[in-house]
Amino acid sequence: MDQLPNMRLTTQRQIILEELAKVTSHPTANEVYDMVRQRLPRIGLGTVYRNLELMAESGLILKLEVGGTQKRFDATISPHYHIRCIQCSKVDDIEIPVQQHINALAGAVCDYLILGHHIEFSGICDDCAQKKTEH
Amino acid sequence: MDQLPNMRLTTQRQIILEELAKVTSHPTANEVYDMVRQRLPRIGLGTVYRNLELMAESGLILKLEVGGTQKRFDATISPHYHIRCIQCSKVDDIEIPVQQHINALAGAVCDYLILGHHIEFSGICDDCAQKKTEH
DNA sequence: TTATGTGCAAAACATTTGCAGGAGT
DNA sequence: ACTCCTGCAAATGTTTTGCACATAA
Repeated sequence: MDQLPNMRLTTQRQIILEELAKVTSHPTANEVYDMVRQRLPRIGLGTVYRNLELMAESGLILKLEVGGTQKRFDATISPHYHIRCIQCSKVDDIEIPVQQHINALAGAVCDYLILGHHIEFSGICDDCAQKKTEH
Repeated sequence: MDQLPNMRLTTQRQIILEELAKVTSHPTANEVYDMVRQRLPRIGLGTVYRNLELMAESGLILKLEVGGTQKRFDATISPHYHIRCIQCSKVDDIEIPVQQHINALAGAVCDYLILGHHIEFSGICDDCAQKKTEH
């Protein structure tokens, strides 16, 4: 719940954050590892996992628990939803301003204390749709 | 996309489906395995996974790709959303009739072919909220 | 100086798969 | 009979963890 605990500023953390900020995709931990390794060849995969987890906890980045087998990470922390292509598994952002509204609707029909929600759309991206038409 | 392919009716499949239909929780594959094993002690975990996957593909049951480390399964296939307690990880159903509306909004702002969506709420369930107050 | 972080390798999980024998149709 | 299915165990893929050394504060 606190912002930045006693977290030291290490080269590894700086570079992980920089590399994540460079891309608009939503890379998996392993993809971040590959990106970072180009600048820090000796970094360990465990370090990448540990730091992505810490940064997500402290709210510096977003950890997306979308479908599929791997978690994904996102340097954009403004509230938004995601859409995943069922063909190529790519994940894109999508913005529709209905958060408040949906939380209110949910609060009305169940006895949980609602903290938030996430919408994951599934569909077929432009690229994959074209490939289908091509053949 | 087809309903039931050339799927044989085996004891294992029958019992997996029966046990899943008995509960309103959203058990993980391993929890289904435990339930089924009480009636079929020699069933293999692989068989449970294979069949849950097949049934989900053919639309007999729902496979929930909610957050957390394990997938969950649900015998209720009518469209509904889910809410997960951040304390105890329990998953409940939640029904708010906004599917069409949300798909339309999303379709308007992105160039995917929208196939559907799922909303996962997070919150604190009644039980956990009470435990907090108790102490 | 000392608590925290790192690299490395092993462990822990969840899930999938290969295969030889078994069961539904 | 002829597939398809199962149990078992091993393999795979992702994430976590233990530990000795390194490094930011």
